[in-house]
Amino acid sequence: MELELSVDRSSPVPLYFQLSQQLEAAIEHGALTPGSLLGNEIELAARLGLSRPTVRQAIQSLVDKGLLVRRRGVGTQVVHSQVKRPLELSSLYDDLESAGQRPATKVIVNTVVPASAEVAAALGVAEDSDVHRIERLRLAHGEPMAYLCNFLPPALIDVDTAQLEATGLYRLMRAAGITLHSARQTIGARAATAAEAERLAEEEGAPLLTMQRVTFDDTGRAVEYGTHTYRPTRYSFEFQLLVRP
Amino acid sequence: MELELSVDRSSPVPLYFQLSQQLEAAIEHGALTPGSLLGNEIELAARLGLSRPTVRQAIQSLVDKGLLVRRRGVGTQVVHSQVKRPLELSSLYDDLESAGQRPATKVIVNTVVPASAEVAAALGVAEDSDVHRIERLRLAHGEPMAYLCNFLPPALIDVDTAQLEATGLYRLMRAAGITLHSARQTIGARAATAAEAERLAEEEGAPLLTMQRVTFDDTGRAVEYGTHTYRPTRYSFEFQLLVRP
DNA sequence: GTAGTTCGATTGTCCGGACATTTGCATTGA
DNA sequence: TCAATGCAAATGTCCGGACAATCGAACTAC
Repeated sequence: MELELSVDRSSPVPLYFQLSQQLEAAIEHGALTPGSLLGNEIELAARLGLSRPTVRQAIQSLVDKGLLVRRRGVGTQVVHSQVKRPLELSSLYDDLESAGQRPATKVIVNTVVPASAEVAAALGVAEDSDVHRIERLRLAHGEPMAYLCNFLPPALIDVDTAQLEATGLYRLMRAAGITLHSARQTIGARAATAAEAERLAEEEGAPLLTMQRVTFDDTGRAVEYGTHTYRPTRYSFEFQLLVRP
Repeated sequence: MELELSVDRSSPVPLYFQLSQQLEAAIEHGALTPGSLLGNEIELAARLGLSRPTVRQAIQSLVDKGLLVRRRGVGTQVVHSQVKRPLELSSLYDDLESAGQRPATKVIVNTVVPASAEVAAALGVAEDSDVHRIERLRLAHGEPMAYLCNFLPPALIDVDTAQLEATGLYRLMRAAGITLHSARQTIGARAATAAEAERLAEEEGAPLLTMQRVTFDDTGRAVEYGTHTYRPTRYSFEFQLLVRP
């Protein structure tokens, strides 16, 4: 096969990252076929003029992504399966947009309210302290798809209605310099109340998919609490899991 | 704080793993408080008689788990939040058991059938070729909780009804030498049919939580396809997500 | 022919060092 | 007082080497 790889030492991009990106592209592109061996690390390092630790670091990052599998005494193989991408902390807006669904958002509520006990507990703030409350209807192809209710701690970001309608909440937070770190999610189902059915153009009692999420930044601070309801005929959660070795 | 750490060089357990386990235990136990600095890597290495790469490998594994955060020029901090554990490729049986729910399984169907088009596509086998079909009712505290319908490729493992009732499917597969690698999951909701309602002691039309999953081993081979329905009043999916840096 | 053994190949672990980059703080200057 | 500069501290990247553990296949012995 003789895959052509090269690194640019004058680039500020780390060498291991350059290599891992080229390998990932080769896998995506099909130049590295599933099941094929990657060639041993020593030889690969010599060919590229890199040290073995650097090459290992590149390979390891792809193993973590689930694209490669290492076998001691055998070599490193490309995983062959319809593996796409592990679950990411993604926003519904981005998901829809990358799926070509042309999302639209209608902001229903954008105000400041005192925190209820539930919200206060989730965000780690005092009860009755001020929090932002945002309610949005998310549409795809003009059809209602989900009703999103979010709470944000005060003084975190400017929640501008126009911006909220043009993009997703996560993108706004990232743009405000917040580095998202982790989130705790709960996915369930229940029957729609009359009010919920009205908002989503469903019948009362129709099954709804629900998701609650608390998102934390890298200091451990809760930056968002959300309660979402989805129309199960229009939306489902789909993701990839990796086994921790 | 002066955390006491030590490694046993005569142990076959890798040094970096010994260290990461001790650090994780210290975090879990509270000896390392959230937000506290971990002390610089150089000094830590010197104190333990290890090299810096080894210490870094230990720390990195905890960063990957979401327990620590590194900041260049600052140090390594313990994440303070109710972070428990990222989503794992776990079995419902194990989940229930570790939650102290005393799971029980009733095998309804355990037979070999020709693969339908849907099953054949999911498992990557020829249509109408033989596959195992397993249907189980999963109970907790004597109450029905989920109805599990699984398909396995032929000649993969012995599917013994008695074993299926005593443990989970994943545990059986692991015991048969299969190394699980990844899975593709879809979670949705829909109204219960009359037959489904009967099996789960629900009303017809009641909302059900559904999950479909295809599991792959490390060679990329599909080893299981499952279609599960859960009672949303009894069960919901709860998990932790990490942002990929 | 079959089972057990040896051996080469490959990844896993670990070391010690070097320099670059980023951050936060103290110092300095206007 | 406030902003710019410089410095120390810490992690990020990279090197070259050494030995151990494991797998698969060829080989040998029965």
